[in-house]
Amino acid sequence: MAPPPDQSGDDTPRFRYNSALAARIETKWQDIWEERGTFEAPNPAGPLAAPDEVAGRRKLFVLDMFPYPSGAGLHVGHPLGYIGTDVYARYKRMMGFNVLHALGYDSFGLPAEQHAITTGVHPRVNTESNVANMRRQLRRLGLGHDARRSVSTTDEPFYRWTQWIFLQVFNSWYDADARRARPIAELVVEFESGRRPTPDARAWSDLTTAERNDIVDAHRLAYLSEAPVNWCPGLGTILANEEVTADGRSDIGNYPVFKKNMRQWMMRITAYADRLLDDLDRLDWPEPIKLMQRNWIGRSEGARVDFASPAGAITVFTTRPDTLFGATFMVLAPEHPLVASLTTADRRNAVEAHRARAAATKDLDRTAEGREKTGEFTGSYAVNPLTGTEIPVWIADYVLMGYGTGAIMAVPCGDQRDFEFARQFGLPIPAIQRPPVAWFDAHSIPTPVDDRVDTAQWPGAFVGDGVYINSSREGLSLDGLDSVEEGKRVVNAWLESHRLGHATINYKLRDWLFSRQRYWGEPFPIVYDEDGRPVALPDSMLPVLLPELEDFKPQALDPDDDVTDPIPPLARAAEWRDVTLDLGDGPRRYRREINVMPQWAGSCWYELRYLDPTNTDHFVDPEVERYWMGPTDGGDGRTGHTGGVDLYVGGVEHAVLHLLYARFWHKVLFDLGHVSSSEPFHRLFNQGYIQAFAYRDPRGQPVPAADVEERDGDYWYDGERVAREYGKMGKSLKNIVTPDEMYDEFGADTFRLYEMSMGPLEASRPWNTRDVVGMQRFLQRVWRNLVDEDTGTLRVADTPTPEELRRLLHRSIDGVRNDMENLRFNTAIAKLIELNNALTQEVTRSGSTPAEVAGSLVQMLSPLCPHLADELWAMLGHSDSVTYEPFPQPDPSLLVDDSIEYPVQINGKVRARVVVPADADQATVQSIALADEKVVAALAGANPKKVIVVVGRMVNLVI
RNA sequence: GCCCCGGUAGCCCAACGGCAGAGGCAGCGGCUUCAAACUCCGUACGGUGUGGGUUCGAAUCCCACCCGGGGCACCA
Repeated sequence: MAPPPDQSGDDTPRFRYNSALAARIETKWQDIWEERGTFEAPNPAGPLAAPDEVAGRRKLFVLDMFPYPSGAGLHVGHPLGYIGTDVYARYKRMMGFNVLHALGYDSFGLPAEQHAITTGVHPRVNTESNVANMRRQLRRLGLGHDARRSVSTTDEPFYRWTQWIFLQVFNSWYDADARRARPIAELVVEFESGRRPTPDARAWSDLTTAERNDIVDAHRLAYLSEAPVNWCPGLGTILANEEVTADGRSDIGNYPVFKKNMRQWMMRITAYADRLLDDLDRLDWPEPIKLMQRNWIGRSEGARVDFASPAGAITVFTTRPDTLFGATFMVLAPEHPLVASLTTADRRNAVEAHRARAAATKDLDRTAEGREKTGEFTGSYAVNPLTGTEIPVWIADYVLMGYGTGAIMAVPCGDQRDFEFARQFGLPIPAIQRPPVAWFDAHSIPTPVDDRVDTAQWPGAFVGDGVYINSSREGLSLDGLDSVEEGKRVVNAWLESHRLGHATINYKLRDWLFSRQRYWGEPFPIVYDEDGRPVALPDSMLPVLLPELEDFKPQALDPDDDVTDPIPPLARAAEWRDVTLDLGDGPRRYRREINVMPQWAGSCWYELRYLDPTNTDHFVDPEVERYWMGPTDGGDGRTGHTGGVDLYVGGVEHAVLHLLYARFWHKVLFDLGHVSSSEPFHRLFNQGYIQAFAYRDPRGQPVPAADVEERDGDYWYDGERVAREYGKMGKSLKNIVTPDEMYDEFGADTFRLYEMSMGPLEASRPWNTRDVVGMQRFLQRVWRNLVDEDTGTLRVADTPTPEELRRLLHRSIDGVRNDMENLRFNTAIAKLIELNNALTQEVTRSGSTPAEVAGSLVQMLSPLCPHLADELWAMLGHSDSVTYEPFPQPDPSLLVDDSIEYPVQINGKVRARVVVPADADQATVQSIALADEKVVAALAGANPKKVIVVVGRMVNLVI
């Protein structure tokens, strides 16, 4: 490394705050913090207990979304949220909080495995080197993390507990009456005692062991299911619905995905649908995220109704049972199991053709614009239970097998899709509601004079409140009612009393597919006995370690091969797979589960492990959990405060999956009494993204963004004009800027400050390397105000602060505190710059910085640029880090001025300014304003019609 | 198609319904220099996407539309 500054011809002052000095200061303090364990947060109990340090401090748990340790390393966009949480956490430490802030790694996952497949290097080796690199990059950023708590999901002591939680889920069932999960043993007790009837009402003691096991297994929150799954030969694995894009391809890699029936682990998240929905109201989350979760859960209230048909009852789900009188045909999904028996001989060819077509175009053309309704008549008729009339049964691909019952009653006058279908195939569209006059007016249709409403002129279905017509039968009439709510109630009651249907709630949310045909994931703590029944391993046999493999490939398959069945890599570890174990009834042969858990598993509970990372007796000590995450109102978490992380920061891309799965697991743990919080993340904040410009040459090839020049509004590279676009940073766009480059060029403090100053944390913004220098100049000016650039000695004097500067200082303290509390770091930085600019005037005038200003400025800067602040703090004579110094407090008496300048508006335009004593009342302000010569001139003798005086703000005269 | 979020100076962004400008970049002018770079000092050119409305007063509230970003997408 080259020796410091004094190169010939360079007359830069020796102690100028430049990148070289910043690097020395920063690495020095990073070492000191590490040595002293500055950011280690004490626990009230367990292995990290330090009760004395906990006492008397409020706690704060700040959390960043769990990163995947990518092999590509970080770019400048990645740390945005980490810097934000670090600034907030540091600020809160200075406010006296015991702050827990840590970062671990979500290190299982597909990329490491695919890397292993191509290189032959074990995923653990690759993963650990990626983690090491990411740790290095983040350490250089000066994040105040408690290093003791940095766990990785791939650590055996970590995934031991992931497996333990799986067993908790497996060994539980959902008691719908109690609205909570309970241990499976309690279910057995209920069956044994007869308190709960068995499905076929036989006595528990009359059932065979296998029958009992079947019943119990069918209640578990983790269960095996033979279900259509998304098989992706290109990845060699099946995927969750959420990992498949709308056009039927894999989220990762964009390979084709096929439906296949397989026996898979499922998690009964649907049991929690209502609680996941209801508890959103008690969370401090951005509304758009709550909305996305509500949409995903997709609760809709309606009814199930049975229609008699030659093939037996066809059950439909409808949200509009009140429109049952208008159901003039039925539509089944092409895959519906009754289609074959409903189809008559003469319709068979047409129906089969449609089914084949639907299967082939599945999910693909469904997104096409202007899609036309297609379908076929099955030849059979069902009976409308209200009208008793026979209505034709059709199949059509606009009805999805995966939602509701896969069959609908079609009410063409009241549902737009049914309307279009009826128009397409010439089916009748009788009206059962008379829309309001406004509806007819809006569509320029003459309003019918009586109940003879003719839908022939309607442009579409009518949805909403309208007077019911043609809706009566013996013992039931809606005619004359005009409320949908009322109509639903009446029909539901009738259906239930006639046993033809019942009110019900339907959800879009599906159970969670929990098996993956991969190597690099948590093995299930499950073995199968000789009957193929899953058996939970006891606690004492955890962890189930991943076996070593020579070859990590799931299976080399053609991405378009939808015939071959998936074979997970663990199937090849024969001596691992087939074991003899004593599970209580003597040594027996068992076969291990060869699927592994999905990557979501670890991130479903990692925040709990941060709390007590080294505990070998509990996944988290209950007292420790209660301390960091318990409901702040001291309640039970069921009502009032939910408990959970105090601040969770991450990108909006995890709005649904991660946040929903983690909430689900947390609620199971809550129900079983393992945690006191009923939600994992009480407050959620979505940070924006840092994006970047990219440039393409005339052939469409990206060119290195760093070498593009701007001239006269155009962009040039290598003598050629290039086109600019805006998007994510990425290798393929050649627009990556790394934190390492920023450390070298400016230093970590400048980099941190720039990221925080670019805009509010929640906003996305473009990266601009050339703008970074502004923050470096700011820190240079701060440094120069406190330190002599030539000698390196302090320029701080114990002199009184001039009154005006003092007032500004206290206004700044007040404003900065407020901004920090609200995560408004960009405006906090602006206030600090403003203060420092004023300080510069004072230093220019007097030659030194008043000690009061120096101290407060350094303290206020420290959350944002902690290295520089600690260096200056030490130079100011303190031996401890500034980390735990109390944040400056404003003197309230200095926040108010003696006099206020009022703008005087005439008809809303500012015409004059008057200076008025701050304590002047309304009348005084008014008389001073009216006496002002400019005002007198503007009024020209006229009397204002109205005078508005807002004390402390302004005066407005209306003439 | 539906639902969110956002449009303020050349750019990134501030502004409890009350003086449109806190801060940064770039630009321009100046100091310094043999000259330049760096540093430093100074400097606001726009009236808030468009059109209406409410109000004494609108960037801010309401309605419609336009543009950009994101989510959902035949969900019965």
